[in-house]
Amino acid sequence: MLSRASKYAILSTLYLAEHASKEKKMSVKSIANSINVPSPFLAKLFQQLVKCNIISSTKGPNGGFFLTEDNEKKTVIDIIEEIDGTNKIDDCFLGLAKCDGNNPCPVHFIVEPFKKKIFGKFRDQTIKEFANEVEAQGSVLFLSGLDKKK
Amino acid sequence: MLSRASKYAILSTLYLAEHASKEKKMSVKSIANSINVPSPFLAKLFQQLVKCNIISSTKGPNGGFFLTEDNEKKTVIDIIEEIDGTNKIDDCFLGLAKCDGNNPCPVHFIVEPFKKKIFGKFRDQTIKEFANEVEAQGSVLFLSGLDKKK
DNA sequence: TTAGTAAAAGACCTTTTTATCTTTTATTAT
DNA sequence: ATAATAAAAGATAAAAAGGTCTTTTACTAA
Repeated sequence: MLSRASKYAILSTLYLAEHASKEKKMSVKSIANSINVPSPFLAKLFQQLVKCNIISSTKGPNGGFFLTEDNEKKTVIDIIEEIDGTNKIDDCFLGLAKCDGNNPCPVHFIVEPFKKKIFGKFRDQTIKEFANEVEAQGSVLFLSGLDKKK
Repeated sequence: MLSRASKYAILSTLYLAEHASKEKKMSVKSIANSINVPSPFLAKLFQQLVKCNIISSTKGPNGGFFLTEDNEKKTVIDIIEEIDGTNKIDDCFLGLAKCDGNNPCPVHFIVEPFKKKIFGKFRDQTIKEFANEVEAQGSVLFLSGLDKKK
């Protein structure tokens, strides 16, 4: 549904929103270590996110990544569409090219309400709002020992 | 969430349950054509499904694939676990290695009820029951838009 | 018993995804 | 200025997923 790349991107952008600021920029390495993501891979993802104005960066000493107020207004869907090139959440769960209420796959009516919910959250909530909620709820952003096999 | 391989396997097994029988076995090619799946790839998947007794086959003229009564009692979860090597539906939506009510990822409480529902259906309903429902509801099993339906 | 059929087996190929490494460029503190 | 720092850029590599092809084996009907 989501690529590993977009999962990394979502988690690390939320992490930035929570922990970084214009005054306290963060390096790829420190973020990669914090959420347990391969740092050269994350560096590549961040390059892409900077280019499309989802996150910001400056080079040199005290440089690093952070979010501007503009960045904070982006959404998780923006991240997914940038990294995966499309919104795969919307694809049919069983792979049908054309799956809808009139032409439903065998699980369409189970999957549809879920998609509406998660899609709504990812589209209607800004990164900042999402990050605030994450903090308030004590949600976890660390992959920890993510299964690197499989 | 599901690999393409397991999607193919699920759809074609349901298709077999609906259209094949001990008296009317079906070839890989006819099934592959019907549901729009690459036939050499489906052949490989079917080999695997035969080996683990989810579907059955005989060689030679009038040979092909079909389901025994034993096969009909298998579940979609059996297919997924055989083809994907694990049940990826149960993985955390954002990739956390350990994601549960105490250690929730940012979307855990949205994803969890959906997983319960779809997992329940895939585990508690036999292939035969599922196929009957598919038939009754007129659900679609064809990957492409081309309606090959009756 | 033989010709034709269809699956089994296994080798092989391609593309995509994930991940790493090296060099260059921009920034800043001294 | 210069040395240190950290991201940008780009080349490369490893692994997984998806897909194809050829040969062998089993079965059946004429």
